[in-house]
Amino acid sequence: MEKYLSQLNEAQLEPTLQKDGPMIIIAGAGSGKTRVLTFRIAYLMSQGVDSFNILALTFTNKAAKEMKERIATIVGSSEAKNLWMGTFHSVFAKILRSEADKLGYPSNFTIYDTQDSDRLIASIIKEMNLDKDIYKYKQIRSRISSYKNSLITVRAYFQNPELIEADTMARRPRLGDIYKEYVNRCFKAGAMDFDDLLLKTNELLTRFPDVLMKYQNRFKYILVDEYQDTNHSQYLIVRALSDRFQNICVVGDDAQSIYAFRGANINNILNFQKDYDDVKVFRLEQNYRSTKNIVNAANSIIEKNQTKLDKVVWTANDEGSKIKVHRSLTDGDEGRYVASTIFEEKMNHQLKNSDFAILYRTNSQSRAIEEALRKRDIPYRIYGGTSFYQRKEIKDVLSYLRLIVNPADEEALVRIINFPARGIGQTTIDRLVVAANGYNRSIFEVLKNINKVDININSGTKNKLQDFVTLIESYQVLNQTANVFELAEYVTRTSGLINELKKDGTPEGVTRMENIEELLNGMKDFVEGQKEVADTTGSLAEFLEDVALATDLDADKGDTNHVALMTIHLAKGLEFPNVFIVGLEEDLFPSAMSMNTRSELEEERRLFYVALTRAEKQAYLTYALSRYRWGKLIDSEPSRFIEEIDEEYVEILTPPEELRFNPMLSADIFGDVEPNRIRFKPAKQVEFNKGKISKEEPTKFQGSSPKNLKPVGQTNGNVNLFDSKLVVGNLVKHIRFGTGEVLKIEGAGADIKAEINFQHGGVKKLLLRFAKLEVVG
DNA sequence: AGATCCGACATTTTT
DNA sequence: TGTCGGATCT
Repeated sequence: MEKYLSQLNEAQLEPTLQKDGPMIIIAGAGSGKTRVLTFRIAYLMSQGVDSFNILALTFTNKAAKEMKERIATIVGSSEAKNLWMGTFHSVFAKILRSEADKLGYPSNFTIYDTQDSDRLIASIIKEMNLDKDIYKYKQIRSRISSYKNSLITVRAYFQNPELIEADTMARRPRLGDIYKEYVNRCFKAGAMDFDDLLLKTNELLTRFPDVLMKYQNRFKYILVDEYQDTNHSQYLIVRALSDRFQNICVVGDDAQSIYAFRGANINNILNFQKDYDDVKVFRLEQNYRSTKNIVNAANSIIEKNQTKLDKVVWTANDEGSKIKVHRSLTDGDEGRYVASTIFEEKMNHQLKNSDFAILYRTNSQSRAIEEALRKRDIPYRIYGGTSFYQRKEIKDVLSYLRLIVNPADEEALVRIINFPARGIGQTTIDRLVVAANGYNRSIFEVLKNINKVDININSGTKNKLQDFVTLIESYQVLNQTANVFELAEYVTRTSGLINELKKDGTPEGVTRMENIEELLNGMKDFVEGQKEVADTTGSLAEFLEDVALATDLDADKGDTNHVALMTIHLAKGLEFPNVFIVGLEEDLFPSAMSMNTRSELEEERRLFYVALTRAEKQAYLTYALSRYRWGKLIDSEPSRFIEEIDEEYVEILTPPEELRFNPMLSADIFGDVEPNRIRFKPAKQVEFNKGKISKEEPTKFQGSSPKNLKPVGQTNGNVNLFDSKLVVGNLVKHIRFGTGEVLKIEGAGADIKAEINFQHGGVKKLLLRFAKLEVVG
């Protein structure tokens, strides 16, 4: 153990050796937090803590797996075997399986993915005869999701007039009814969605004190990684489980909180010290990953955010070279620039493909990049996007398997009851759904009793339905003896799935066929892998669970020497020597949907911070003047984030000759200013109280006509005089009015005003430029 | 019931 | 640009 501990610096050693009690490690990007977590767990075990009593929650299964392997090399694999490590979702899915009966669920419950939820919600909206233009299923799903993540159950919803009012005002008075029906249908189908895995865990721990005590006693030491991205539901689970022993260690970086859209609550990390007594606070501020240039540039960006913990990330690494900013005409040119740069860098410096990553804001941006890489014969891999398991042909196979394990699984059944075609049409399916709801049974049970139930289906169709039941039941019998791979192979062959694809001779059909082969190979690996792993049963149910909770990042088998393409969200926690951040344009990054409030914009900025801090040696920022979106060429302007970086860390690349003389770039775009300087169109001037964020120092812009543009000069970066750090809710002290609470902040630039409710003097509007305010809380 | 065509919509990020 | 669901025809 000593040998390992000597690898840590002072700041890392302290939290590693802190054995008991609540603690928070605020860890800047690249500061070695994974190493601290790993060594701390190993240290706990060396101090006699049984690995059986340690729970470590990570953000991805891949992170868990890697950490477990590293711990195994320190303490030995048999010692590490009993560690509970994984994502919230996967750990609590396992616990829920063993306790499912208490909640009225079967232990082999299905996990609905987003697509399943969407289909079910869309179907409910249709059944209820609601206008699908008002009740958009995706919006409804995200609304339900946020209710669940805030522990607002159906019952709580109907007891809360404010929520009902809000949905009614949003022209969706039936939202509660949809929510209720959705929950009922999931329950009836023996299915939990992603949010249920957390919600039901909370229900389990609240309703059954003995169960809570069991897991409290089991998990004497709890560690949570990426704590800044936990939502309320996860927060409550952690609190409940750690309540008895209070040996809770959370690690995170508020500057890297980028999942508010799925309910993550940055306050969990900001308020951790209030939640437990005697919290030990540790800070990891030395960055080992990146050059000084990158670290400083990243700092200069995150400085623009108001909501943050005090932390100064620094590095002893080399200065490094400046961040390169490149402008292209179109997204196609951007792709070609990235591809040719990678090509040249590889040549000139003997680099590997895997030394490069290309990060983007939205998945749709990968297309242009891909094309350019292919033309240059540069191997690449796209992570995320439409994941493998979401492809139609894969979901079809999985639906058969799901139905074998859990015949109540309605979404799986509806998906495959007529695929391949068996003469069971939509009308029949609709009637089955109605009947199932009427009898309060699953569709499969209705099918099994099709001759006893009252249903308007002709006898020919009834025979077809019975054949389907027989088919599935025969698979269920096989599932008793065959392993996952054998079963799936048999199912694809005998259900007609393979034949269906063989008929289709198109290239897409061939690809689909290959995908199914890949799935079968994956199953073979799973079956063989079982022999080595102790805590698994190798059951079909377990395979399906792995698949439902797998991220694309998790499966990185085979050749690893490729350029990595992924969204910035997916890149969190990873690092690469050379990083391209592409599509740095207003309305794309920051996203047009994220400019309504300060907090949304700040999240985008943190996202940019995450992107930049992935780079070890060299970062490239690229943007295009126009880009294909929705099949149309749309003009775009450079992202505000580019100019938010202190100028000293940035190198503006001279545009290539062809750009300078391209007629498309006539004077009205670039004017007569030196061509090698970057220029910015002014962002639309917007005001706080309109819910928008203003640009700093509006005076540097000379109106909106491109002719009036001035090159960005010395104005860059530094904290702006009037950019007050005040936020709504702050307590402030005024020399005459005393203490007061900030109610509202409005105005822009030099005219920022705050509306403050003073204890003595009532509500006042003050120009921050003049008012001498002291923030006291 | 099944095949085919057409129009709407999408692109914010994911366990 | 590509996918999906609905309408229409066979």
